[in-house]
Amino acid sequence: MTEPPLREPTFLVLTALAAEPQHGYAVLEDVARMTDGRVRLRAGTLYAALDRLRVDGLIEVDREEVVQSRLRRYYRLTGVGERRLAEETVRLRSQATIAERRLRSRQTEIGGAPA
Amino acid sequence: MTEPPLREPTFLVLTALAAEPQHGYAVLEDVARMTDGRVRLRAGTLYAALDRLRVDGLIEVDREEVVQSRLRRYYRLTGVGERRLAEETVRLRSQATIAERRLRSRQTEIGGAPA
DNA sequence: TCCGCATATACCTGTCATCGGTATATACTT
DNA sequence: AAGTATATACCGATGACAGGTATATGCGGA
Repeated sequence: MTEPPLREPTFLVLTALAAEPQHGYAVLEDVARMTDGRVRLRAGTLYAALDRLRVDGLIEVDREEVVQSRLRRYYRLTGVGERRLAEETVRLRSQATIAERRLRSRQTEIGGAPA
Repeated sequence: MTEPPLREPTFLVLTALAAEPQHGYAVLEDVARMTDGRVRLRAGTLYAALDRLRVDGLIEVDREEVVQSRLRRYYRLTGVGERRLAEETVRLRSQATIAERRLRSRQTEIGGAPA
């Protein structure tokens, strides 16, 4: 059996960690920036996703810092996580391509009745 | 509040109906073909998705046929469904682009330690 | 002839990621 | 003193999907 597809929040968390290690809260802001504010991760969603991705071996703890008495736990992609994200990216792109082709072919229909 | 993203099976059902109306079982086969056999929709998933999409106004019943004593219910995209699929396509593509850019920037890292 | 498979729709139960909210604690701002 | 930003963590409810079953017909193989 193949892995189920990553859902949007999880995909975006992985993407946030792709360039460089980040701590949880920074991921939260990064995802919001990446999506032009469209996706605002819930705290519950974020930390649950981080735990799950860590247990699944897609990310791992990079280091921990204490800034202004507050803990920052940095995560980084593992090799497995990097490959997984690359695969997902291919999947997204290919599905977008298929859908676009079909939507275009639709416009060419003769006598196409408006739905 | 914005609509939640379409999940993979639902997106693929919409895509299957984008070019031309199809009945449920044909969608099943079409999705399998589209994804090179990777996604095999469960009957429960398919018909639940068709019901949901119809209730939400993204698809509608095109016509019904009886072939070899078996009912075939054809569905087609509505205008709303067409727009929605086009939006989702843009989203998929942009997320794929962001992720790819980050994955590439990673390879350029100096002294990049293998994860 | 009987079994299994393809076709076709429909329902039901369980799982699990996500949503929305809350808790806890510190620091900065008004 | 109150509110906001930072930062992690837990909890209950929701809802899409997986997996399976039910129902019915037609076809091909053993």
